[in-house]
Amino acid sequence: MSNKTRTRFAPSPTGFLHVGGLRTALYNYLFAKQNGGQFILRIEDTDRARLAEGAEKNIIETLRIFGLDFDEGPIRQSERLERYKERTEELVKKGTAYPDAGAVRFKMGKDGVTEFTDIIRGEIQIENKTQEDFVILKSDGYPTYNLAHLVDDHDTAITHVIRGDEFISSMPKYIALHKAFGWELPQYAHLPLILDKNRAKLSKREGEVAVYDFLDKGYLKEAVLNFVALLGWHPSKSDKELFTLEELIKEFKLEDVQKAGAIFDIQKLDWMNGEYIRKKTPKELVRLAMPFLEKARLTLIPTPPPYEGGGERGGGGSSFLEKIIALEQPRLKKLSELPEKIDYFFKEPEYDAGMLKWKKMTNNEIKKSLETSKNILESLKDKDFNKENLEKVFLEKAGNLSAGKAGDRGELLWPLRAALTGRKASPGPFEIMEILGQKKSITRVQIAIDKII
RNA sequence: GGCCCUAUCGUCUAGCCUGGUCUAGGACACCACGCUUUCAAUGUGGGAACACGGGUUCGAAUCCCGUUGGGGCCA
Repeated sequence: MSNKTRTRFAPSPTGFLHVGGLRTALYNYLFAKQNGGQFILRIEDTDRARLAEGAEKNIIETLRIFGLDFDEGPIRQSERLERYKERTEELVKKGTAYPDAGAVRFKMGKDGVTEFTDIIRGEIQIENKTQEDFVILKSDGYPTYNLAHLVDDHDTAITHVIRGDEFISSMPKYIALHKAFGWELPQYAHLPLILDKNRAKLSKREGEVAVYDFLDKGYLKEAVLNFVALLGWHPSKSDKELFTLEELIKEFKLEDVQKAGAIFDIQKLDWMNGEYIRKKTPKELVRLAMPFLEKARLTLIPTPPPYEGGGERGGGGSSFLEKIIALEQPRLKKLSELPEKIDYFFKEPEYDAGMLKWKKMTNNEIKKSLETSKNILESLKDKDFNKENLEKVFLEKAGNLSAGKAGDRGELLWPLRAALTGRKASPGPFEIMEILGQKKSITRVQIAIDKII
């Protein structure tokens, strides 16, 4: 096959890569890969006033994180100025461009209609009288987007131009330019924009749009990529929503891309992130969560694993963390939420005595409940201190207390759980106690008892 | 203002090309119930949309025209 598919992602290095850019890159990547072609990165750095330091590095790093590996590039336009100059001279010689106040303009024919086919939108017609002669080479010697992107696409043999739909109205310019050079037109696919909650173009002002920020806030890269893929695309023959990159390569269809703009709905990303968090093993999660725990300084607190005293499993600091994280795994939407959810494992909880109250219990009843718990805990042998056994013993006791009325287990379990965690919501007391260990569990129950006047 | 793109639940969307199977399907979110000491996870159920007006047709979410709304580009 001589006509290999070649696509490109061509951002301007004016800031961090944002979600719209990530999606454009992703679609280009998917289309190239599913056709056995190449994906090329080009840096459009001809607008020197808007260049941002570190932007190119961030773009490349972000693509790498998401696994969107490019086969060629980065090709920098700033390193190809000679080439644009040559092409401009060619047009001047041919008489389709002319100098104008230090710049060079392309002569737009004003008659007739430009027609082209867009892979996503079908036939589009634009009257040529809507166009004006336009600058292709600026007085500073740099080309405009109009010229540069097209020369590059030609030179790198791009077969499919997949980009945002803000370029549709300029298509007559690009087509006229191709004709002037005598070049063949690539295929075009114009993507709908991603909009914010107010239906406006997603802007950096709104915050939360730099891909980097999402990672920073505890979203998993798989979730972000999956979510972004679904903004404007959906498999036509199934309701599947969770995709790996490999699956996307197989199932993505450029023709199925939506024509209307999509609003970025963070609630769905939150859900999807939870789905991906639940797919991880506790070990992987510990690794992923470590930066967030370190930021909260939770790992620095020297809390020994409770089973360390037991001997052979001592020093299992990471498995201590794994156990804790496994508890929160089904409850977690973002990794950044983790530290505040598990801090009671690392320091004594702070709470008011009122927290210990289940429904309409009196202080006396709470105290009795906690003393019952404490007695049970003290009576247990070290080897029996695991969640299965704890659950068995406590539920038996609860059954006796409430004369068989299972619904009132709360009288025993709520004060216990509150004493252990100091909070309204948490995992169950048995799992927590297993991790905390017998000694610490008893201490916390005692502290709770002392809080009651 | 001119031109271009676009229009199905609050949001992402299936269906539209090849009109009837659509009393419009799924997902997120929301609500209720089940499980449950709490919060989650999970299961079941519920409310929720074809922008509007004209055509064409026996029949339109689906085709055509217009209006309106939204967005983009240029000025």
